[in-house]
Amino acid sequence: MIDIRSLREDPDYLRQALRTRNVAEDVLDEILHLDESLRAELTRLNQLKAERNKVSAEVARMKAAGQNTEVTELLERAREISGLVKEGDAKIRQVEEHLKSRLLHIPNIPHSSVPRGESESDNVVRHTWGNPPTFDFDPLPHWELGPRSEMMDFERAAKLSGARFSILRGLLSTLSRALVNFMLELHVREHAYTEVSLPHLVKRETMLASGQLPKFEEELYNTRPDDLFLIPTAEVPLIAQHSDEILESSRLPLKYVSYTPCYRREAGSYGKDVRGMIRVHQFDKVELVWFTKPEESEAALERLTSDAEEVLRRLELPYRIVELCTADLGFASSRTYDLEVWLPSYGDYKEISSCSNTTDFQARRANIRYRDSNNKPAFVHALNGSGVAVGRALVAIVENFQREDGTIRIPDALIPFVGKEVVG
RNA sequence: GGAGAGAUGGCCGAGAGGUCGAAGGCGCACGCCUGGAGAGCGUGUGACGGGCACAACCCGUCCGUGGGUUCAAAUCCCACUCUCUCCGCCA
Repeated sequence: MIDIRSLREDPDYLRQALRTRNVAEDVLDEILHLDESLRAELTRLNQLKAERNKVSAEVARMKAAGQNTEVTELLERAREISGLVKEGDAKIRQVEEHLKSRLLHIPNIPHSSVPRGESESDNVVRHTWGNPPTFDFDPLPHWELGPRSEMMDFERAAKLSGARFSILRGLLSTLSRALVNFMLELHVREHAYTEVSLPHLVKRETMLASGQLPKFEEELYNTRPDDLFLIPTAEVPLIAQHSDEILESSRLPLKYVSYTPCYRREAGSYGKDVRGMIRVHQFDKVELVWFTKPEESEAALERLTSDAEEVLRRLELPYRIVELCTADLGFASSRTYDLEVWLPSYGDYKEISSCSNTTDFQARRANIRYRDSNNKPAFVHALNGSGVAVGRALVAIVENFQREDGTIRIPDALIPFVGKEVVG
């Protein structure tokens, strides 16, 4: 959630900044208008309440003094004011709700350095690592190579659950588990993250905190009859675990890593990545989340991104870093680096991690604070990034390290976790 | 699913219609003491919103959430949510 005060104080800046994210300006105007009328009404009501409180105190004093006849008169006046207050309260509540619901639909403000853009084609490549492999045979896409050995099975997955699900069997399943362990070990032992095991089903308000709701409900799986949602990323519970808390300043930054499955409906992505396990309704991911002091979040984003990069380097996977332009930023993000891994089947780089600084946007929604140098509560900054998507990492290994006989070379860093040098 | 108990400030915990934003303790901040630290002593210390220069100050709101009764609610009534204990079931 954006800060209503920053909008009030510098509406032109916000108008301009949010224009690059395609926020309709009349929504901002409506918010400003609501805010203004709310404050006017609040001032009026506060005066009324002050009077009520005074009269009530007077009643108490008179009663104590035994002036019962005078009290009767006063009570009449008190009753009148009390009625007015009740009306005013109801009105305020209405306007407040209206305002809040508008505010919850406004995305975060882009950092000033974020490149302006109209679409994802305006994203900027910041850095490239490694070289795409060359093959002296025709490499296969994973959706052909995998099913040959039954280690990857889309037909039976469809039988169970429909389109966009996958089954891994045998050594590919082992490979997936090895990837999870490899990533967790790296982040816990070398990057000093705290590992967390989390609920995968969360309440509606939990989704509100990280920004998935109210705007993106059609992207989520919801369960009946309890109205619990399946998490689309571990970011959701990792962020919300600290909602309504004041974090110990001396313990910041908090760095969490968590492995979870992720569930996404992928509504509106018909026709996109229809083959294989690039875009499926359920996939595994290792997620990184930081809580920092505001002044440290920019450096933290660089650090977090390089922690995610380290995964790809150790796996010897060619990748590049892309900075998202204003049009492509996620709802909660002020600045995002995507890591894209080389996929021979696409002949292109494909997103495998997305690292974002959400500044105080999620912290404000979730009410997560710390005590600043004046010992005053202030919102922390929250960052998140994949470290990395397990399914896509598996695909990248299968495709990049495949050999003519259909076997797959396991990168050195992973051998201890897989227990084999070759799979297939 | 059945029975019961509870939800108060950063934390613990009093409080049972009016002067309670709320005793006391812990924690924290500052000061005294000390060669230094600790202990001890003293003082201070809630959040949020509005007015306003995000100062001082003033006003309002907040004791799980939402309603109600009342001139007045942490305190009374109703509903809901969550937590804990016991029983049943169960990986």
